[in-house]
Amino acid sequence: MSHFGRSGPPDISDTYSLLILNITFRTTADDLFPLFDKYGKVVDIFIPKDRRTGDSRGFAFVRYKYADEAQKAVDRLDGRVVDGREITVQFAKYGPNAERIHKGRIVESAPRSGHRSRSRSPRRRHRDDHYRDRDYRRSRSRSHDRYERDRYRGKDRDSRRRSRSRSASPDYSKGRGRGRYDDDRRSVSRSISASPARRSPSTRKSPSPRKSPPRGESPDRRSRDGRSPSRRSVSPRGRLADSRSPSPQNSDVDE
DNA sequence: GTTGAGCGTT
Repeated sequence: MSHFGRSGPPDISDTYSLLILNITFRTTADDLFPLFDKYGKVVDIFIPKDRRTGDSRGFAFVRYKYADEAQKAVDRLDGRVVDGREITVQFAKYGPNAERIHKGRIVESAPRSGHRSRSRSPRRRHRDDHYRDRDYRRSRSRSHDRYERDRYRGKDRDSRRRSRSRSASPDYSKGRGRGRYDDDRRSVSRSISASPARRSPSTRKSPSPRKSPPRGESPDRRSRDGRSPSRRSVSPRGRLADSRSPSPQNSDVDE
């Protein structure tokens, strides 16, 4: 019983999952098993590993048979130094429905309320850029993410209506999907030459003393991607000619 | 060989 996570998820309906964070990348289930097993009956331990390298991701899941034991382990092992690192033990949620699986079964992070301020150093959230490998897993499709996205779609509908004249364009590719590579590439070529503060819409201070007009242009629309069909955001090329006027002659006639 | 917020395998 040393190799955990080899037979897939056992009967989680009768087990309590604990999430172990802040563990070293070298800590394995075998190292946590004796530690957690001492406080209760550990049913299974699973440590997500990289599919390519197989290295630990830095956190593990410990399944207990009883909640009282799990709670005890959380209270006793939370903040424990393992392998020179302070680990963080807390109840884990199995997916977005974790809190719905069984009220009082998996979800149980209540008795610890107001006492979770251990040593969570607010370190920089930014990580090395060259380490995009880890980003892929962080970007995991979050089930509940769909919710927000759905709402976005609703708003998008409005946007789409206006730009419906020129849809299905390569521009669509941009906007979502985290243009990391694109950004990086542009950054390198423009990081020095480009002005530091010029792309941010927030820095857009009013050049005139008069206040911004409440109507006329919605800031949110410009904030979305900064591309307005009615503005000169479009490429200098006569691309609007193909959709606006079939005649190349009227390219100049804009508005 | 590095890293350090977070939530997982059949």
